[in-house]
Amino acid sequence: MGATSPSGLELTMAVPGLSSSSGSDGAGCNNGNGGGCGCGNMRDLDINQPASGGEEEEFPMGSVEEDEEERGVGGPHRPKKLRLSKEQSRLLEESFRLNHTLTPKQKEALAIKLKLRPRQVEVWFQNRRARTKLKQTEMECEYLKRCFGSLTEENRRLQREVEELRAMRVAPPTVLSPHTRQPLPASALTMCPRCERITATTGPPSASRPPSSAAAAASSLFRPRRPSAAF
DNA sequence: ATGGTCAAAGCGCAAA
DNA sequence: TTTGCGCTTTGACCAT
Repeated sequence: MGATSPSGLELTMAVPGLSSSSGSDGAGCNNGNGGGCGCGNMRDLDINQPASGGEEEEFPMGSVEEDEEERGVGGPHRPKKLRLSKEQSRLLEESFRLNHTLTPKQKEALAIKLKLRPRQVEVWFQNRRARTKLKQTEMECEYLKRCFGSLTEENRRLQREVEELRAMRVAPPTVLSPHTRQPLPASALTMCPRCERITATTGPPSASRPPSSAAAAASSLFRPRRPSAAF
């Protein structure tokens, strides 16, 4: 869908994951007037010609209908749709890459350079910022969705682990000493980090290997309880 | 016919 | 009050 974007404006966004391939966009050159793409002879170039170099105040969208019949049809209610030429788009993009906002001076200069009204340049930048923001928001949304997915999965896994550990706590294992054949106190029990089973320890617990998450959870679960206080 | 894109306008808000 | 901006809507244009 978005791949068919005729202008390719969004392609230069500084958003990770977005590549810019404005080469094939054909921005502004799709003059659908049956006359084929003239890129250069776009009507918008005519539309936006400053009124004879004088005050570029009024060349506008109002003078569109008289400027070229275009369709012959006199739908004078709304001015013809402006389509920026390839070159105009390119220059605007270039400016945008340098600065996402324009000073009045820059705006004026750019407008002159592009033969557009300052207002048009301003609107273009506004729209461009909006598109950038939208794109970023979409990407953030995707990222957060992925985060949500993985966190949900992690949460499920931890819940299962908690359930298992709770089951252990409810029915504490009785481990008989291999020597005395008597039940060992809980303090003498430890969690095997590999198989995650309760085993009897003969010496101090080895600190060489980091405990598994289950073991860590177990230790934190059991920590508040005194070994002798086991019921 | 329909949906997407985009330039433009309208409106409200905030800062100067 | 002015100016600039964001947000939303409008309408033309285009591709399918």
